[in-house]
Amino acid sequence: MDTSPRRRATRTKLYEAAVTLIAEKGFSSTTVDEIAERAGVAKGTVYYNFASKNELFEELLRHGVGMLAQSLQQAADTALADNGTRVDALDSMIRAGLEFIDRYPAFTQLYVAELWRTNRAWQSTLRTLRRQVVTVVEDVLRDAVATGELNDEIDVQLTASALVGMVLVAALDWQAFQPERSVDDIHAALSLLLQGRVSGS
Amino acid sequence: MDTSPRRRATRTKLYEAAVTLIAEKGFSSTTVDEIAERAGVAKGTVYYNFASKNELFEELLRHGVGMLAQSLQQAADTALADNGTRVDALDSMIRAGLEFIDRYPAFTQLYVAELWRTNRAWQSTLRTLRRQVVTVVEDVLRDAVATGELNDEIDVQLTASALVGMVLVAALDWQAFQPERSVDDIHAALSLLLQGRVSGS
DNA sequence: GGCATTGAACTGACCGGTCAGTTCAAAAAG
DNA sequence: CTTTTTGAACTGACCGGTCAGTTCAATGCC
Repeated sequence: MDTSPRRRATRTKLYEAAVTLIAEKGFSSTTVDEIAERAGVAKGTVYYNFASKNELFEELLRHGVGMLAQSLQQAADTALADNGTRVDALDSMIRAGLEFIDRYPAFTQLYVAELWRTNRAWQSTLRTLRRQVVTVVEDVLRDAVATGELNDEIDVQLTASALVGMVLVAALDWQAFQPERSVDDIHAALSLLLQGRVSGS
Repeated sequence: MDTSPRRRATRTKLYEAAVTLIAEKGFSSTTVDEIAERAGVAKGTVYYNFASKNELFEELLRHGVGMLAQSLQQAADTALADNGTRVDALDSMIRAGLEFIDRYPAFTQLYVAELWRTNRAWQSTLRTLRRQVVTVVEDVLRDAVATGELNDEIDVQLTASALVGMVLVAALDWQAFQPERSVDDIHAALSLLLQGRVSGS
């Protein structure tokens, strides 16, 4: 069963082992033997729990993106329930995104590395998952336009992409090149950009 | 000689073949045989021209990033020489970035996919190349702060990352999901974001 | 012009090694 | 007794890199 606690634990161990290895070396140079070894599990166990290396990876993606989308959605909901504006909601989502990346940097690396590839087996899976994330942002943007909080000339889809990209790249650079800085610090810098308070003194 | 016209042509063919294949499938699942085949060249020729698969890839990266950095720098210089503001220069760089991605989408995909990996042979090469690009943006930002054109509270490094990320992700999404749109169109949407004219009606 | 020589450039069959995936008997866990 | 894990053995495909041999444009010579 999927819900057997024992099996669940094994799968989680395999996810964790796979995510870091694949983030480091890429999917195809990561071997199943390595994954099993790092998870502290026999190779046969991998194939008892997943049909193939590919399937292990796809479920890993689903698992990670599910967590991210949920975390973003919750951030937006909380901000709005708390009498915040839509821009406050966006700001909360930026923070939630940063916290996610801080907690699961390997997953983020791997996601970015695979998202725009063509001709991959899991390409359609990945596109579906992308929508799951971007839609959350788009919805808030659309709402903000509807309520007059944002300029109605903005291109919702593209702006959502750009915002996601802003957070993604800034956060990955942060992790890679200035890991000593705090989430607050990074969040403040990006907030400034979101609020358009970059221009002008 | 490196400058032998024949060799030059062969190398160019190999770059072109390699860049699309690696963008599609990633470095390690792209085989040297495939690269040679697509370039219309024998496998031995690859090894006559490059010491290894790795070196071919590194030189490919150097080649591509060089073009990008030059194009960005030129955009900034032209805008400034044309009596533009620093923000105009940033806007021009956004456009130059979009045009580059439009012309070399495969290279961009590959760059993004490899940039944040750890434990890779070419990691240090890639970091050096990243600086080459980001520095151009940072310089303009710093200038803009010095002249009072931008808020002096901004974090130059992080803002530069964020801007690059914004363009990168928006452009890749554009290519992948709405390829029919024009550069002008995308540029306009991102300009709006840069100028902070998103907020307010 | 015709002919020989040179060597950079290219060729492609081949080799040693690696890896995904399969199988299974036996043990452990619950 | 059932479910899950173990771990080792095996297979067949694939792949990076090598190298002895071939091609051919340029050069020099008569």
